[in-house]
Amino acid sequence: SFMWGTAVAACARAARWEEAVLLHHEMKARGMRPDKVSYSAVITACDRALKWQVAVELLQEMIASGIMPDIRAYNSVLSALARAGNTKLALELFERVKREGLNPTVFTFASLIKCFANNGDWKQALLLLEDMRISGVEPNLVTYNSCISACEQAGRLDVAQNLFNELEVLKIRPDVITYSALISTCEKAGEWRQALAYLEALKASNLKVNEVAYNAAIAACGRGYQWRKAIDLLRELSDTEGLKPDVYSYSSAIAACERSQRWQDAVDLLEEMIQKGLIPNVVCFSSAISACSKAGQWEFAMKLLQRLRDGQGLTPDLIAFNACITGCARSLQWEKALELFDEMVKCGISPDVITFNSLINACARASKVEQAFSLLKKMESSGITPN
RNA sequence: AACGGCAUAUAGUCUACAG
Repeated sequence: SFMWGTAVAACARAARWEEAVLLHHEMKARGMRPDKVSYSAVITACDRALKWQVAVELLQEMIASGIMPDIRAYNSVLSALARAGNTKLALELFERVKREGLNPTVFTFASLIKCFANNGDWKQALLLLEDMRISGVEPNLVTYNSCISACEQAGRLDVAQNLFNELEVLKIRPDVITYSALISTCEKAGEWRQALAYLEALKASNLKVNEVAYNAAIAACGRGYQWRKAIDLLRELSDTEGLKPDVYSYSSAIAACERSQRWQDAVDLLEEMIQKGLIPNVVCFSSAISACSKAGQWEFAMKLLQRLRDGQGLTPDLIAFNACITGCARSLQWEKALELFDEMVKCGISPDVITFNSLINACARASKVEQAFSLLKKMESSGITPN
């Protein structure tokens, strides 16, 4: 049983959740009783694969088979819920942990903080930081990194910087994750200069810079309309020993060009990444589509959409369609926009409020008042509330 | 007391109005 549990853990580590679950079931079929460690391991495998429902089921199964989950088993489930964005259930489970008289650990709090971070709720994250001190759990670097990350969505760089300063007071050394989280917070705050300053500080430290930090900085430049700096960083990343640009680097750089109305540069970067042997994903394509759309290059946008349809393992998603519809709208191609709408529905993609806004805009720009109103009706009958 | 299980960072889409 111990051996099987170890095998389950190995599957979890290798990100093979199906095999972990299979092993778990075979174990039971052979009359073995997975212990709490084995259960935690298989739950962790589900966590990595975003299978929170399975994780919750396994916890229930564990209880049903007479094994009392320990705090680490709960932590595994909480992590799965946090990763999947199920804050409500996570909080319920946290209440249960306390009712059971189990002591939450620093791991427990990290998952809960991540839940609030997902929702951009930095205030709740900071309250948890306070709660953990009160309950005698010492915050660590992961706790602080999670809290800094919770400041990102709201762009509360001030709060993030206070947390960073607290680390120094506590004599906790920041790591590359701390810096990346700060850089991303700068991005959302529109502070690209500060983002670059943090990247420089990271490079000057004895920490190892990685792609994530660079990518976050590229995105920060992009949001600040610094497309040239974004591309410079991409080049610098290429030239850095041991690092190489990945799909995130390129998608961020393409998006930077898009924001700065540099559609040709965006498309060039898309081609460049292919030449370098990277496989652009739907995000790279839709960023490039959006770049063309904004520049009135609707035909080019349509061509890129076509490549997305033809590409190996690629299919246009909601955002790709929306971006292309917007391009048609701007170029007064309202009929093409409506065709794209029909196509996406046929593909089983549910249009959202942005889809309808773009379509209505397409009709509006082309003075197709009737069609615009009929879309508004269609929107409401599809259960989408006009904003 | 030890052993197999737990947490943190990066990218894409719309409109009007105001500035």
